[in-house]
Amino acid sequence: MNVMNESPRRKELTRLAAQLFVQEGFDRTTVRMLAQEMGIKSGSLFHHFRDKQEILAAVIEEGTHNALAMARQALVECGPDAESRLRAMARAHLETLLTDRNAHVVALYEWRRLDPEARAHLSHLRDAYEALWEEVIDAALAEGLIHGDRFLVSRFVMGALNWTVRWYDPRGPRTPDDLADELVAMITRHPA
Amino acid sequence: MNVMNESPRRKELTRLAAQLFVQEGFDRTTVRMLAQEMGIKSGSLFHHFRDKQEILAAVIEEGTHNALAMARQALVECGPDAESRLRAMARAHLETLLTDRNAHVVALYEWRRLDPEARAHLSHLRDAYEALWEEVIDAALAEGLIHGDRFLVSRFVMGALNWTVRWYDPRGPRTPDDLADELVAMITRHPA
DNA sequence: GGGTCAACCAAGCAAGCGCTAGTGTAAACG
DNA sequence: CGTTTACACTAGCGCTTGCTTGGTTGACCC
Repeated sequence: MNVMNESPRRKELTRLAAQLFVQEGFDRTTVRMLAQEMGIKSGSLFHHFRDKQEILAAVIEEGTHNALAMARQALVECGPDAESRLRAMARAHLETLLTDRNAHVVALYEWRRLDPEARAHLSHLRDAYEALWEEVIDAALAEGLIHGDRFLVSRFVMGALNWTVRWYDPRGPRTPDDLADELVAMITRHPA
Repeated sequence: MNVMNESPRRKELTRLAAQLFVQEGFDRTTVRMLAQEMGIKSGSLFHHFRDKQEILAAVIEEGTHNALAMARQALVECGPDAESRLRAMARAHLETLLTDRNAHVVALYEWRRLDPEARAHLSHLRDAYEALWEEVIDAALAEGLIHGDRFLVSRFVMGALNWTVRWYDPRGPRTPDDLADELVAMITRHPA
């Protein structure tokens, strides 16, 4: 059994698992369904993962890790002003929601199914991601671009963004960047 | 077996079920757990509900029904201007999230576990609720209180509000009305 | 060319699942 | 009074669940 997501085989299995978890939900996805989707028998699954819980943790870790990486990259590449940074974060967030959609849906819906140890480990990743947001929002507040309670504003923004997985259809006319721009426009000062 | 949620006994059982569904999730809540929480044996449960699915439907119906009623009431009592109506809707929404918290968490997380018939029935209730929101947001757009794409704005607002169940702690310093006011302030035109 | 090792399979166990069948009982009804 | 009704019980059926065990295969290694 492998320790991390290093093995390419395991990475592929994780991707397949994410898809099934989205379709059926974690509890309703049986190890036999997972194995069939992966083209192996159910027993062989436990060569790659210690138990079913570990598959869930692997899925969520993969998604959160990518989101963090993309957000950091976006912050490096964007302009220095608060509005550029805010927009960059929103765009990066929505873009991961597209490319790693399955993993993120699982993270949002099945977080509570994680056992305490896995949750503790993954909480750090998530906290690091949310810290980026708070930093950007603090800067926007300081610059007067937005105003209000920093705690509430960041929670509202995260809510609006995460909720998109429920209704956003990438085949529709709107691009992720459209959504990001609209959200930023909604919460920033609107010059009459 | 009863047909609707008329029986007070059934209403009480539904309330208990909601609590367990939140704690454990629908799939992990067994009929034996439900029965124990209700003080009866597992077999007796099926005198009140046809099957486990019907319990889920009852929980969600109860919560959505109350939310719709509270929103309508709030719109009747509030002022006629767009800002008052927007604030009233936000307050009503957050207040139900408090009083019927369990039912709403279940509705948000376990919606996909509903079988197609129940989902179709409950979709009507939810659509009616969301229609109230779109109406209020349309008015706010027309009045120039907020601006942007009506579809996106309403989705963003719903996201921000529904996300509160993940982080809001009613024992903290903030009241639901505080949250509502802050949200309205965030998205309305900000006079410099 | 024997040893190592990741990857897989066949078979099945123990536990738990939703739900049913049949019965008992006390209150309500005509 | 006899009948009905609501509510609960006991007992268990048939099935699925996550996971284990013991063994096989083929590629690579010194």
